[in-house]
Amino acid sequence: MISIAAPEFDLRLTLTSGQVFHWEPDGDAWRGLIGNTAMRVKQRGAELLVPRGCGDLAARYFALDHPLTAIYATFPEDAFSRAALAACRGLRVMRQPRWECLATFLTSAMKQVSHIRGMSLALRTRFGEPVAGSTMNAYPTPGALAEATEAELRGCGLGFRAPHLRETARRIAGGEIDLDALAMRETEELRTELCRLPGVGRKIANCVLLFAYERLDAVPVDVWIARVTRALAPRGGDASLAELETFSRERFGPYAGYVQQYLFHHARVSKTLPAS
DNA sequence: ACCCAGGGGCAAG
DNA sequence: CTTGCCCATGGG
Repeated sequence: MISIAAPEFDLRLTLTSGQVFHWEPDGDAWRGLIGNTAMRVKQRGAELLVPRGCGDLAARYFALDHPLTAIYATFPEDAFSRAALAACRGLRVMRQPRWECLATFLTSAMKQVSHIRGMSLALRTRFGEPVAGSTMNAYPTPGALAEATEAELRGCGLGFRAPHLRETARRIAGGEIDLDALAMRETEELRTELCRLPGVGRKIANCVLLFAYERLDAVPVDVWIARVTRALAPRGGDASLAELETFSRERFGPYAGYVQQYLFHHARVSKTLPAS
C-alpha cells in the first residue's frame, strides 16, 4: 500500500451515496474494482491508502482534484441545502468508466439502491471476466451482454430492463455508438445521443453525464430529487420533472450536479425533506 | 397484503 | 408538447 493526499474527502460517504454499486466494506477498508483493476482502499485522515502503483488511478476515479471549496461556495443558502452540506462534507462526484456507468444506471430504473447492487453483482458474476487479485469479476463488456439472451439477463433480476440493456450493448459493441468519442461533444448534444439508446431517458442520461462525462452541472431528477426540489421550489408542488430540472440548474448553478448529489444522499439517509 | 424504488416507452389527449 | 398507464422484481 502507498499513501496519497486526499484532503476534503470522505471515502465511505462517496462509495455509499448511490453513484457506484459494487464496493464492499472490508474491516475499516473498502474492496472493489476501478475498471479492471482490483483495489483495496482505506482512508486514514486526510490521506488514502491504495495499492502500490494505483495512486494516479485512484486519485482520478475519486476525483480528488475537484475544487471542493469552490464548489461549496456555490451551494444554496436554504436550511436543507446547508444541512446536506454539513452532513455530506467530503462526498465527491466520481469519474466512472463510461460503459459501466451507463449500463448500471440503465438497470437502475425503478429499483432501490440495494437492488441495483444485486443486479450489478449478478451481471458481473455471470458475464464478467475474472480480475487478478479480486473475487469480483469486471463489469461485463458490451459484447458479452450483447451475446447474452434476454432470458439470461432476466435471470440476473433485470425484469423489463433486460431487452433495453441487451439492445444498448449491441449498438455499442457493433460500433454504432462510441462512448469515448462522444466525450468531446457538448453536453446538450451528448445527452441527445445517450437518450437515443433504448432504456435511456433524460434522468439516466444525466446520471451518465454527471458520473462518467464530468458534466458537473447535469441534474438527474429521480423520485428523491423530485421530492426535495418540489419542496424547495416556490409553487413547486405540481411541477413536472422537466420544470424541476430547469429549476435545479438555475438555482444550483455550475455545480448543480454536485448540489443535487448532496441533497439526494442527505434526503435518503436522514429521511427528511425541506420544510415547505 | 400493500407500497415503493436514482424511469422509460408508448399511446392518447 | 404534456399526461396516463404499463412494464418486472424485491425488500420493507
